[in-house]
Amino acid sequence: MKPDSPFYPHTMKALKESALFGNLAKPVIQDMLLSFRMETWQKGATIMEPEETVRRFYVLISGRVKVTRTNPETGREFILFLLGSGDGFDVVSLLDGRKHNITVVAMDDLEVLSSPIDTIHDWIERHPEFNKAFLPYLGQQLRQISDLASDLALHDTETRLTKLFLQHTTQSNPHPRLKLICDFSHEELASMIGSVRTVVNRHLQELKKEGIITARRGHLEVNELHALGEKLGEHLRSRGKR
Amino acid sequence: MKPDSPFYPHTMKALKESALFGNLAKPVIQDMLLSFRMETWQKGATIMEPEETVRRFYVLISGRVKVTRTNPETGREFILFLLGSGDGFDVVSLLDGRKHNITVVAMDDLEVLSSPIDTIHDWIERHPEFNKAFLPYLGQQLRQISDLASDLALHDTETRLTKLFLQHTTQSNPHPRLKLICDFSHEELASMIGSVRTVVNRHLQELKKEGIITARRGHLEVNELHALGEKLGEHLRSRGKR
DNA sequence: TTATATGTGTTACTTAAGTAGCAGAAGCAA
DNA sequence: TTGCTTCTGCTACTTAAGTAACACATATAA
Repeated sequence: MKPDSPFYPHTMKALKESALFGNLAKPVIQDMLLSFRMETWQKGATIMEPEETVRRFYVLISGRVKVTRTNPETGREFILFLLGSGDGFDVVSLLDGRKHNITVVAMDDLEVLSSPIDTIHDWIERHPEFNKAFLPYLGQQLRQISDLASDLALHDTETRLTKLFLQHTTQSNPHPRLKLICDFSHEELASMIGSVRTVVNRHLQELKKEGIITARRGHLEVNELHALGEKLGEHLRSRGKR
Repeated sequence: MKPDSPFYPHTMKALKESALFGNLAKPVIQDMLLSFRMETWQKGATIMEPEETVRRFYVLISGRVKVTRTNPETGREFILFLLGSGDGFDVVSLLDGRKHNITVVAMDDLEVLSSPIDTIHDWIERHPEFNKAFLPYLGQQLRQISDLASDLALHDTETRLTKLFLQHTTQSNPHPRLKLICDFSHEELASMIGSVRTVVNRHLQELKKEGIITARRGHLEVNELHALGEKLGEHLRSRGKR
C-alpha cells in the first residue's frame, strides 16, 4: 500500500491506535505498509482456511473476525479467538511456520492488510524494536487461551457464560457497555463457551428473569454488572458446598 | 552460576540440547548462566505460586514440572502445561509482566536455573538472536494450548484420553514408548484431560480389555499404537452418525 | 406484499460425566 | 513384620448438559 492510497490516513490511524504497531515510529510503519496490500471482505466470508495459514499474514484494520475450529463429526464450532482492529492472524503459524488447523471468518464487513508470511519475517528481522510490543502481545494471547482452557476444564456452562459477559463489559455511565459480543446470537455465544444454543438459551432466560441482562434478537445488554459478579461468586460458593 | 561450578558441564549440555538455547553461541550462554543460580527441589514441592510469577524466571535442567490451575471450590486440578528439560516458566508473566494465576509443582526431583525477571529482560534485550528460537517456541506453546482448549470444547473424555496417549507415544522398536506421562496416576491423567479419576479409570478398563494398553500401579504402556489411532477415528465416526 | 431464512423460546427425553462410598492391592516407612 | 498412605477397581446413584423437535418471531430478499 502506497502513501497516496485513499485508505492510507485511515489505516495509519488504526495502526497507531493498536497494541502491536502503536509505538512504532511512522517511517517504520510506512516501510511496513509498502509490503502490505489492502483487502476488503464481506461479513460471513471465510478469510482463512488451514492451508492459507502458512502463506499470508493479515492485520485487521476494521471489523471483527472469529478464529474457529470445528468438530467435523458433530458440526459443532468453537471460537478460539475473537479479533478486532489492530490484531493480526494467524499468529501461531507466523511464529512456528507450520500449518495451523483453524478457520478465520469475518463477523462484519472488513478491511484487512495482507502480506506474504516471508515478507513479514524479513520485516520483523529488520525491525527488532517490533518485539517490544510483539512479545507482550503474545503473552496476552497465551494468557487468554490458557484462561479459556482452564475455564472449560474447571467450570460449568453457567459460570463460563457469566464470565464471558463480565469479560466483555466495561463500566460506563449511565449503563455498562457490552463490547465486541453485544450483537451475538445464542449460537455464537455457545461457540465461545464451548457449549450449544439450547444450554445458552436456558441460562439467558434465567439472567433475564433476574433483570441482570436485557436481550432481544441480536442485541444483548448488561444491566447489572455488579449482580453479574455476585452471581459468579454465589454460584461458585454453592457448588463448593456440595 | 560460574564456570567452575560442579553443575556447569551438565547444565551446559542440557541447554545445548534445548529448543530455546540450543542454537546460541557458547559465550552467550555463559553470559546468561552468570546471572542464573542453580536450585534443586524435591518431588512434590511447589516451586511457584501466582505471586512468584512476576519475580523470578526458571529454566528446567532436569526433571518434570506441571503448570496447574485449581478450582478452589471443588478442589479439582487442571494441568495447563507439562514441562521438561530446557523449558522455562512462567513464560506468560515474563512476556507481559503481569501476575499469572498458576501453580508450578515438581513431578520429580529437580534441577532448575533461576533468575530475577528483570535480569532476563535485560539479557533478552542484549541478545536479540535469542528471539530466533524464542518466537517459534512461543508459537508451539500457543498451538498446544489452543489444541487443548478446542479438545475440551469439542470432544468427549474418551477421545481426549486417547489423544493424550497418542500425543505422548513415539513409535520405537520393539515396542511403542509412552513419554513423559508413563508413570502418571489416574488422578494425574484426569487433570490433564480436564476430567476426574473415576471417568479415566472407566476408559482405561476398556482400553486394557482390548489389549491396547497395559497398566499397573504407576506404570502405563501402549501396546498397539495403531489401534489407538483407529480407536480415535472409529469413535469420532460413530459419534458423527448419531 | 410474499416468501425465505435465521434466530428464539420451549418441551420432553437421553446420556455422558460426575459424586459418593467402599474394599482391596501396592508401595513405603518404622 | 506392622501400620499407614496412596493408588486402583467397582458399584450405585445424580445431574448438568446435550439431542430432537416444534411453534413462532424477526429480519431480509424477491
